Amino acid sequence: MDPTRLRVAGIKATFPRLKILDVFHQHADQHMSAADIYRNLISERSSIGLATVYRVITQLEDAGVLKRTQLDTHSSVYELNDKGHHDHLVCRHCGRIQESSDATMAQRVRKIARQCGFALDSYSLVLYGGCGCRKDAPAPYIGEFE
Amino acid sequence: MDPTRLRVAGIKATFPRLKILDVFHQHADQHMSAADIYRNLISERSSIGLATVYRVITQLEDAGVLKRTQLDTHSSVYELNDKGHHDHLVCRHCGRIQESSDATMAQRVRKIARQCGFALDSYSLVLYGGCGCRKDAPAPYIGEFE
DNA sequence: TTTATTGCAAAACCTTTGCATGTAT
DNA sequence: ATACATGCAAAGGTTTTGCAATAAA
Repeated sequence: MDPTRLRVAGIKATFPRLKILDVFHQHADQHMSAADIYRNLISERSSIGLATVYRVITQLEDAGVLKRTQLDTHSSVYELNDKGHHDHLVCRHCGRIQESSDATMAQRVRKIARQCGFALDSYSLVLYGGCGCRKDAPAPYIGEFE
Repeated sequence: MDPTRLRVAGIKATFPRLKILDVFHQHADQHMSAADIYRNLISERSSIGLATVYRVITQLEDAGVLKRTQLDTHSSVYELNDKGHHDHLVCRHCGRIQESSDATMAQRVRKIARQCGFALDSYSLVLYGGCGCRKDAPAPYIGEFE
């Protein structure tokens, strides 16, 4: 793994940091919690403490390398911050996470902020529902949203 | 407080439940965490355990009386579920929460769900930034979002 | 009376922190 | 050599749960 990104971030290129970045690149399509990352490291026989995982992902987030999102009430998930803003669709049945980029949406959000006299810094849009994983899926909620 | 809503929800009209509903009606403009509700009860000399607060708000959420939202990483906040869907604008400086209803936004969200083959159940849109509380506020982030 | 509900304390989680040890520069 | 990172264990904060006591129907 390239230590340059870490030097740019102003932090030392240590083994745990390189290994954790590695895990993110190996699972570039996934959203991982601290525990997920920790499990991955364990399964590669890299003995890195959970506390270090937390410290490193926080530093990488501060450095702009990772992006943190809270998709459920339990824990935050992290992903590489190299794709620009995108929204998340979370399946209530299988937990799968889809992503969506929508320029019109982003514009609309900026407009709302403007109308409310709000200096927009960032935003989070999460859709909850069913991704089609279940044949016997209950009919989508018919009401306010469909 | 009217016990009818509780009977409709299929749960007994007990003192803790009525008192907690009362707190929500007394602070209808606020978003409260379990700890906030608990503090309110304490200050009224209602001795209701924190565990009961958690149990009751979960039941009231299941019954559709309350709405749960996660606006920050620390804890969930609850509000009366009597206003239809709305988005939240959270000030990073003072913590104030503004609300916004935007029909176009809601439509756009439905469209995204449709395009992704997703059976939309609900969604959460949270804007983070500055509400104008600070004279010395740092300039809004100039980048992807402004 | 019968069943649901409460309170308390303990546990379960996720996340952060203090401190002695170890490592990158 | 020096400052920064790590590991471990302990603590912090939020939320859930087991169980005996209590209150609603």
